[in-house]
This record gives sequence, structure tokens and C-alpha cells, in this order.
Amino acid sequence: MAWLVSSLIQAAKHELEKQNKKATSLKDVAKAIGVSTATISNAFNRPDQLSDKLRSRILEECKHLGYAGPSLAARSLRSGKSDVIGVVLADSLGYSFSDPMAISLLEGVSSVLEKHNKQLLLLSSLSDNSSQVGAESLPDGFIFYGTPSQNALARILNLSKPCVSIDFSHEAMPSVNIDNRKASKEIAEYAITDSDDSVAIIGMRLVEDENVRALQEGDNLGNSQEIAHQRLLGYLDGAAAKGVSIPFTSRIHLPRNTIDYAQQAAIALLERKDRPNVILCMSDVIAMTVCRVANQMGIFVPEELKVTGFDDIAEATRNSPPLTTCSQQGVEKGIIATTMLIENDTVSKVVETKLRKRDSA
DNA sequence: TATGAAATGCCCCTTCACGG
DNA sequence: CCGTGAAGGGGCATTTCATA
Repeated sequence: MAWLVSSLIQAAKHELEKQNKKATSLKDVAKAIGVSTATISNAFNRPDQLSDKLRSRILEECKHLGYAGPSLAARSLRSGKSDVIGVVLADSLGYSFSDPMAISLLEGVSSVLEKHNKQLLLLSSLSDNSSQVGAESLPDGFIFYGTPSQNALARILNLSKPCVSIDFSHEAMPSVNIDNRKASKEIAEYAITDSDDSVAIIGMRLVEDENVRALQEGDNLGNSQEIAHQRLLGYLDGAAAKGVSIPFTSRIHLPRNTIDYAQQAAIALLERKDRPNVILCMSDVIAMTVCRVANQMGIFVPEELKVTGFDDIAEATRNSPPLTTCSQQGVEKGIIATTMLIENDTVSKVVETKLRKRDSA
């Protein structure tokens, strides 16, 4: 009798501990059902390893016990795999969700991951506290979208997991890129029709400066492989091919690709006495903003002002007037990069861009 | 005795090797 | 064919050990 009571107390105590401490584990259900842990695991993951009868009994019991199946965390601990792919965004998550290109890219990435039953983990290289190891220990591989912070890059490379970069190149991984310089040259040549044209450029992140401003001679443009740098060179190539030179005062830097900054730049350019009649913009967001400002000022696009964008986001076709821009196939880039990662393809790819001739230039 | 370093234990699961 | 025991894997918590 005494034994019975104490064992009941033990059982109750055990039950209580289980309730407020931790969730039911594979081990718990194995004990409760009276089979080995391996058999439970097999029942969920390898049905061919046990009889249908036992398997259905186990699944039924597990449902009763409130056990949904082996934990992902424990599985990845054992197998060293998680079936999770990390996408490292150069910008903050909040900004990225407002960036149409990032959205398109993720659409492409997700479509491939879904086919392969893999999960997606979004990381921002900015939310990166010194040397602290964070969520990046989970994924089996990484896709970098845009140049990440040095810290994040170093830490992730240190994990020796497969990586693919998009829109930048790094010696340690294959990349998916477009030819920014060529594409920019092409669109500039298309928009500039006359050697008398007065051309301006609005780009983002040309220099390290938190203010909207014109470039100056001697500005340090940083890494020559940077997208903005390449597009700038492309525009200058195109202008030169048409016999036009673009003065520093007409090369405008924005700290980020946002409507607010673009508006500042647009107003400044269009209020000039010698205002430009062609504005080459490094993104559709900037170009659409320029169009809107021009409309408000009573300047006709494209009759008095030609505007070109870059990216070919969905809104570009709905702009007034529809935007002449360069399609850089965001979805496609996401698909290609993810496929490379999954198939262990380490050959870098250049995705073809397409000039979209619409009405703004 | 106080402190830092090294060893051990655990977590939870998958999977190899092997016994009825 | 069915099923099981036990190893092992990365990091954290705890214990043990060694040194100043």
C-alpha cells in the first residue's frame, strides 16, 4: 500500500513536471507506447521499416498523447541538416519587404524551395551583433542578396556551408548577376537621342553619404564592382556614345532607394533653370517618383522630359506614363540561385536583362 | 581559498549494426 | 521481415581538477 501511494505521488509529480517543463518528446511517447525510440522515428519517417499495423497504432497513440512528430531541432542536431535555406538580405528586413525587387527575388526562391520541401529563413546582415552567433547556424546553405555586412559575411563563410551570391561577386561563392554596365549603357543610348540633350543621373548609394547630393570630382565611389558604380559607368558609356557628357552636378546620389530621397533629388533637378531633359534613374522607384514630380510641376513626360528606370517592377507598367526601363528578372534570379544552391552548381551565371521600351522615354 | 580550465552530462533524435 | 540498442552530434550547464 505504501508503495502504491508513493508511486502514485511519483507519477503525479512526473506528470506535473512534464506539463510545465517541456513538450512531449519522442522518447516520452516511446516509453508510453512501449516500443523503442527508433520505432517511433521510423513510424514517422520510414514507414517501410515497420508493419502497417504497428505504424498505424503508433500514429494513433501519438495523436492521443499530443505528439505531432519528431522535432525539427533535434533532427537537425543529429543529421546536421535542417532543410532550411537562409536568404541573407543586405538591408533590414523592414526595408526589404518594401523593396519590389527583393519581393520578386523571394518569390523565385520560394518557388524552388517549395518544390524541394525546404523551408526559408530570412536574415538581415544588418541585425548582426558583433561576433554573436545567431540564427545562421540553422540553414544548410545561404543565398546572399546584395553585399552583406563584413561581420555577417565572415561569420557565415566560417560555417563552410554552400553559398550563392546575387548581385555581387565574392571569391568564396558562385554568383548570379546581371551585366549592369551593359544594360545601363543600352538604356542610356536608347533614351538619349540628341547630342544636345541635357542628361542627369539619379542613383542610390554611389558614395558613403547620408544626404542627397551631387557627386563631386574626387568622390570615392568605393568598390568598382558595386551595382551603382557599374550602372553609373554604363550610363556614362551610353552618353559618350551619343556624344553627350554628364557633368558631376547632374550625377545625383541618394543614400537609399526610397521615394522621399528620390523626391528631393527630382525637385532639385527640375527646379533648375537649365533643367535636364533626360533623367536616367537607377531604379523604377526613383523613376516613378521623378515622373510624379514632373507631372505636378506641369512638365510633360516624355515630350519635355524623358525618364528611364531600372528593375521593371510590377508598378512600372501602371506608371503614368508607363515606364521605359530595364527588366532584371528578379524572380528568375531567385530561381536560378536557389537551384544552384540545391544542386551544388558552382558555376556563376549572368542573367540576361531586357530593355522595356514604353512611353516615358 | 579563489579562479579558470577541462571534463562530463544532457538534450532529442536518426541510423547503423545486429538479434529473434 | 520486424524490431531494438546504442552511438553520436553541437552547445550549454554543471561538476571536477589544477593552478596561482
